[in-house]
Amino acid sequence: MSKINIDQVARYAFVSRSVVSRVLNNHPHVSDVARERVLNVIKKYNYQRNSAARSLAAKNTREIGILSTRNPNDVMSNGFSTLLYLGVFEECLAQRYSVRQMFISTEMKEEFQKFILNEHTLDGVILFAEEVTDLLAEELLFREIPAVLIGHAPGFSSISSVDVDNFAGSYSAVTHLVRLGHRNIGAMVGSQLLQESQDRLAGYRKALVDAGVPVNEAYVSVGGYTQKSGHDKMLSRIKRQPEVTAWFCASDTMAMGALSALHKSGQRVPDDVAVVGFDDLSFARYTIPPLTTIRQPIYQKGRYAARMLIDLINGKQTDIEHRNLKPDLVVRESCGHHSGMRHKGGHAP
Amino acid sequence: MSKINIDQVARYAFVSRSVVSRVLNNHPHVSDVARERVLNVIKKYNYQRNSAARSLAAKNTREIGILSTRNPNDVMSNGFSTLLYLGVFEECLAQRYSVRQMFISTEMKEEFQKFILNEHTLDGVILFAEEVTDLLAEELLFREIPAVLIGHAPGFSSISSVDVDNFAGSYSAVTHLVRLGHRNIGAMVGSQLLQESQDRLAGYRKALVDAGVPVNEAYVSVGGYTQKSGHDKMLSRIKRQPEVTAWFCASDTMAMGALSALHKSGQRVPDDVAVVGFDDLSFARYTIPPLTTIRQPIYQKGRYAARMLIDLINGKQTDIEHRNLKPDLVVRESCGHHSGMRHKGGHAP
DNA sequence: GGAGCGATTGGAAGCGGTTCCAATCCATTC
DNA sequence: GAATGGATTGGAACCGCTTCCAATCGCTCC
Repeated sequence: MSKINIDQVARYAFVSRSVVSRVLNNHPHVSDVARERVLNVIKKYNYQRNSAARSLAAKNTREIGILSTRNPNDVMSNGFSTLLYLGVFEECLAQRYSVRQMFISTEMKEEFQKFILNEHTLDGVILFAEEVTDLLAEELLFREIPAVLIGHAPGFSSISSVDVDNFAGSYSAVTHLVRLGHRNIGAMVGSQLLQESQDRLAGYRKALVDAGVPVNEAYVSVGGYTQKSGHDKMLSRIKRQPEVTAWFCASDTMAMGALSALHKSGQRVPDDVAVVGFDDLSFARYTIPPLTTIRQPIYQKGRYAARMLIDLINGKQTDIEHRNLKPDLVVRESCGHHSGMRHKGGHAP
Repeated sequence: MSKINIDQVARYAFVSRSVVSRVLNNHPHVSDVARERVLNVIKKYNYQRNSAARSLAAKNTREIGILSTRNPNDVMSNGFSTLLYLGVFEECLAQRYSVRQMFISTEMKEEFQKFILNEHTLDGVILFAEEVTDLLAEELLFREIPAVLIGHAPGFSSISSVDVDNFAGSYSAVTHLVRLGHRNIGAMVGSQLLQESQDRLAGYRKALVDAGVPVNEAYVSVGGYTQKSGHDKMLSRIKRQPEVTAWFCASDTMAMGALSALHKSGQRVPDDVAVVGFDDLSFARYTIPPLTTIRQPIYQKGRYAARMLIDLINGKQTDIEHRNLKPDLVVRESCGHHSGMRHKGGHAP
């Protein structure tokens, strides 16, 4: 049961190597009888074609890369990326592509480029996390390697992307808080270098404006998408801005950290302070109290990104697309259900 | 700046293709002057060798696969796997290997095997999650594809593995509880089909026995490593076994779910009930209260697994090894600090 | 029955490397 | 000065598959 190659298959099936190749690739011009003979031999001997040879001759690898940041504190510290990978993987599996996984960081640019992009050829690449985009989009464009971004990147509108509608998400989160009667609403967002964070902040502002609530820039806190950041920021805000009765956190991880800090400070959620998150990660149901949040279709994001990329590779899609997936508000308990006006004090000085 | 191949390099450097290949692969028998000329041409034209051709001729791909379960509720729902992948990736990067990522599940075995193992050739595979091992170890053994397991698998002691010392971890967790004065200590563990879960349970039992505390099998609850499982199990236990004053949870995710259930039921942690987790995932600092847990070196696990695999591939290591990494007890607040005997009642009936 | 034609088939030339082997160098050694 | 032998070099086969092209086959149609 040792390995057998295309020539052997051809011989056993009494046809030429060309015919075997044609049935392997579903090409036309193969008679039914020949096809059947070949298929039988393939099954009988468990023939598996050598992918290196295939790639070499066909000049493509049927393999895409997914690149994310190696910063363990950021995207990685929660279940987000794995679910995204799963989406990418399953779309690729369906289309018979495979996925190479890579992490990069600012420090290793040189090493990375050399190895990842040079040595190994990929048919296309999915860029996950904006810092990754900034690092590599240019290079990919230059080498004409098809790419798709997860999340929109301001500087690279010429590359197709998939994202959740961040603006709409935060808009509805904040609107929810306003409807609950909150007026002094804080925002805890990610780095404003990221388009995503800008959009989430913009949604927050717009929701307030539309509701006739004045926007107080002092209520906006910028940090990272981590529990630690959410925790630390909240701790410092509680004392300085006790009049804030609700916080919009731009990620569930931040929200979780915030919850922890609030608890330490003796603030009850949602009675004293309401908290809303973003993402609906799997733990959001089990925070104390369960987190009201914005659900984004993470798996779908991955799946769709892979589909776009493969279409790009095959020339099925040529024009660039910036797809926005719809987020949903998931109401649990961290914002409570009370309504009517609610003031613990005026705006911050 | 278009792509250039080995022949062109040879021509521009006034040497033969063989010489170029030798410098590329650091083979001996190349004069310094020839080497330098080749290196210069390579740099000047930014030559990058075609990996498909290399693989075809050299009969290896310098690519390994990492296989995990596609069950989104299990291993995936936390940051565990991403950190593990990072470890694998970075070791591979250092050794100039690349990593293909795959998910499988029981349902897709057929499809999977066909595509993953047949079409694409991998130099080796890392199996992550025991259900994956059960599904594929046999096949990999049969095909003589080098493999390394993350976690020990009872049925496959002939395959090298890396794991944390689960027994020692839970032993120290439970010992910690005992020292704190607890006598009625419950355990919430994963499926006993998994060696890992068996070991964690065994550590729990041994710690009790060694401390002279009778083991009550009624206090052992078996579930999955998820927040949901921890939550649901705890909810049902609280009423039935109110005399239990401390719970050993075999994962932080379970512990988080348990915390949530305890809170809902009005139990205070650690005052009424102590909880200890396992893993020390990044969120463990931010649960309410912060979780006392067993830290395991996840990144190192990945890193070490990759190293073992590559050594196996290159024949540097031939004998199988079952490596146990050391876990550490991380004391935070979920177990409190009280001491002395503590009984809220006798053992369960 | 033979010309004409589309469907099938087989042959052969790559794809871009690795590696074995024979040939060539060049410095020693006798 | 020629023989010796190790270091270097180039030639060529080969890895297994795709694909172009020419040859063949089997019909239909006049």
